[in-house]
Amino acid sequence: MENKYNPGKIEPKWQEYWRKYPELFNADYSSNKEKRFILDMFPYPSGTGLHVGHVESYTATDIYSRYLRMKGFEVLHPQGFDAFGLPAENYAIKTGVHPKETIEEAIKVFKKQIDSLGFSYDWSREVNSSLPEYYKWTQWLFLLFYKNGLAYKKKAKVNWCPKCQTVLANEQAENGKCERCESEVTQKNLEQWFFKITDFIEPSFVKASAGQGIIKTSGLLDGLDKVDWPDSTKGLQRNWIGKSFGSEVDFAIENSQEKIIVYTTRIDTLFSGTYLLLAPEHPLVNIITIESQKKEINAYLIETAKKTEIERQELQKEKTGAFTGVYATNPATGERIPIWISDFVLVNYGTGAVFADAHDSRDFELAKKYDIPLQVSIRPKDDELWEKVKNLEVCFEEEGVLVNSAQFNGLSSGEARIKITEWLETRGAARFKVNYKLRDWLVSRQRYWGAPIPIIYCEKCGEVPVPEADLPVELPDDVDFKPTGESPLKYSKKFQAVICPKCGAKARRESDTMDTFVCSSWYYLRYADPKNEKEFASKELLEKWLPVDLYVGGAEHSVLHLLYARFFTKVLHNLGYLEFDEPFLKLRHQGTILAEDGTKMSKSKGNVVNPDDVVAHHGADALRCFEMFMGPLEDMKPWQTRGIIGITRFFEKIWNMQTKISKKGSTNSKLDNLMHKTIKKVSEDIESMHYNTAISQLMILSNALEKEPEVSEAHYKLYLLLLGPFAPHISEELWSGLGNTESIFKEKWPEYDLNLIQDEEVDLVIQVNGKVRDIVRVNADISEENAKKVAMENEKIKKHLEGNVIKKIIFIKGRLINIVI
RNA sequence: GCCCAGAUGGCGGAAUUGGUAUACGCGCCAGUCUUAGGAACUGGUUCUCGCAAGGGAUUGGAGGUUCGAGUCCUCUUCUGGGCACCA
Repeated sequence: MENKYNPGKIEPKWQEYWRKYPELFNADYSSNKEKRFILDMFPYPSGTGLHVGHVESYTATDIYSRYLRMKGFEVLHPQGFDAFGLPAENYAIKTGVHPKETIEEAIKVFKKQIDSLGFSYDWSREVNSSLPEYYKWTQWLFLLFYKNGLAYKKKAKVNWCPKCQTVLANEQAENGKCERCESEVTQKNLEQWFFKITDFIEPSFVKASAGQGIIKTSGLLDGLDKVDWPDSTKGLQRNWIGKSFGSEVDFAIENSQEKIIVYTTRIDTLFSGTYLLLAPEHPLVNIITIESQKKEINAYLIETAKKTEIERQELQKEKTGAFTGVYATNPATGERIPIWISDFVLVNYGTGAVFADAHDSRDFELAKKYDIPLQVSIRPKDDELWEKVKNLEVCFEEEGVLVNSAQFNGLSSGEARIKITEWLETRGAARFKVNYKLRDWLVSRQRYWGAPIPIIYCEKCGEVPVPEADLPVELPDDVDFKPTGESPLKYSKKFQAVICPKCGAKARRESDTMDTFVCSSWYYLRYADPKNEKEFASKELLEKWLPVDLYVGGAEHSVLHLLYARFFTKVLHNLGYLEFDEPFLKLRHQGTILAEDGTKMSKSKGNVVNPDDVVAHHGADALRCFEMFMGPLEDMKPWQTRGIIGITRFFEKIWNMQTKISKKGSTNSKLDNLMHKTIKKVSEDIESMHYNTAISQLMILSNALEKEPEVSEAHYKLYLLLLGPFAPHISEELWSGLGNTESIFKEKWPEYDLNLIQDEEVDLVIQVNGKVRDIVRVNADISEENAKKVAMENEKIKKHLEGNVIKKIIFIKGRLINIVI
């Protein structure tokens, strides 16, 4: 036994021990214990290694996993690597080093770092999304989607990053800038692959094979109701899906068979609809525009096409438009209204057409600019405001009471929306309509370092899926990484030497690869059966381990990864591969750890805390506990280098206590009481992941034990068991120091004794008019009568009561008595 | 503009159903030991008036409900995150 606490010495020793006995933490299929699947978001193995944020979430799941194992659960706690993606490829472009090598190197570093922190992963199940044995199944899933009509190709205007030379999903083109390199995103018309995620927004009902009834799969929206996720994350997903309830209205075009269909959530303003607006890309624009206006419209279209997405979306930008020279009929008023085009109308939302009126600030502004007539039909409550609205001085966008709306005058906006839609519905000119912002997921990328899309193009047979037996379609190594705007795979001779699986003629392969989000949409399933060569995972093992009971990772994945993973699960449920339709039952995010000055950690600012340094100076146990002690897991919190010393002092106290252990030790009911209260508090706090208060409770107990001349071995053992999940190294060391020959993590989690946590005496608060005037030590089950007596006889209280009449006395058993005067 | 989260000492943060606000830790102050300490230990530490006993104030702000509010209700300010010309 060492004299001084020395993490640098004991930690490697126990890490070695855990490596030697992997069965301590590996999930055992044959076990008949109840399972728990505790999952971390698998990291992208970046060259910069692990950062303190990784440590935060991995510690959180590690504590939980160790606790659950001690509680008697069979815990699946795996880890892997999200290894495809742009950084390694960009590095290859710069240096010529193959991404495979870069990633291999980075994974080595990651694993070493993870090991040095004492995380109890089941490494026998490690996955790496860039290995053929993994992406074979990514490709297989692509084909499964394809065969079920859920993967399709279409020419689409797509976000294009000129620097990365690739297509970006809408989600990756944030504010018109490339998520990765921040270059401005431009638009390109290209043939692209999509996944039909929009089919899964609402619940679906499909016939199970062989007439086994109907499978119901919850949708991306309603499925959120049954999972334990942060409200903020659910909100983000709902927001992203963007469901709205409205109406579709048909506007007949003058001298034409065509009609313009408009989507609106404000059909209550229809009677003030004095003109129509089409998106510049609307298919009818070229068809209907009259000859004399063609020049003007074309000029406008060219101008619009030149604009990038950001320019178009810039807020507060002056509205512009052009007149087609054509008129339509407002179905409510029968009035003849002009059809304009404007670039603030989005072609891919609703129907790409809106009716414009005085109750929308954009329409209002445009009409003022081009002298298009306006009309009002909604009256606000405020008379003064109404004067201004009526005179078209201001634009009133809120709800109100209908005016100038024929038989609907006097109705509220809400009532009118129903009545007007119903009225027009009988005439076939309108219908209720639900609309979503979510669009299908663009999954193809013109890049090398991803899973190749397993499709072959044949002159004769067209699009042919690669036969399952030929999977995986492996990435070739004879490629030049330089981006050309097309996938590097296009120029690989090896890769393109292919014949059509149907007719045997010379054919070419699809050269695009898949978005890395595809790979990460199903990896959690693979952990159930990571070495399976015949299936992505066997049904039996999926049923054994899935769904994930606890998922922890960054909030930055609240929309993309989590939505896509849910979509995959729903597809696989629909097709009968999975029993469940939500993959992650409970989700928590770790909050960002900020630099000491409260700003974001960043390489350029040089304020990044490297976990390796902290481990070298203070030890892994100290880093783990410190990060957990800093505050609630999900909160954003600043790093405080000074604070770590508190944890070290805490460990030293426990360490030095060894010399005070005796078989008997100081035993008194007070210590027992605190011991068992701590067992209760720590257990509950781990379950709710309030690790900061669990550690604080452990400190309270160690402070109390330390004050005793002797510490009983029984108490010390209990203490180490409670500390184990948080600080596994020191706990193992001290546990073995007691003569134990087996790991502390084979022990059972302590149970508290209900009798021992009952207090015999309590502090009774005596209040006068709600103000604390004294606190007295009394028997815990003191009666109201006795409490009154104690209060009334108290000198301090008497002083406050002097000369007053007591109106009322409130007594809360075991807590307080309040005298009201 | 919309959605979500939050605001408590010098700092990070505690506080079952409304019931002792400031637990625990850092820092700071004093003391012990020491050649020394940015080490260790002991004690103190919300603010304020007071030598003290004791009093008063206090959970972003303003109201309200209640015997009693950090906690519940209404309004409001600010901060962080997300979405956004979405009809």
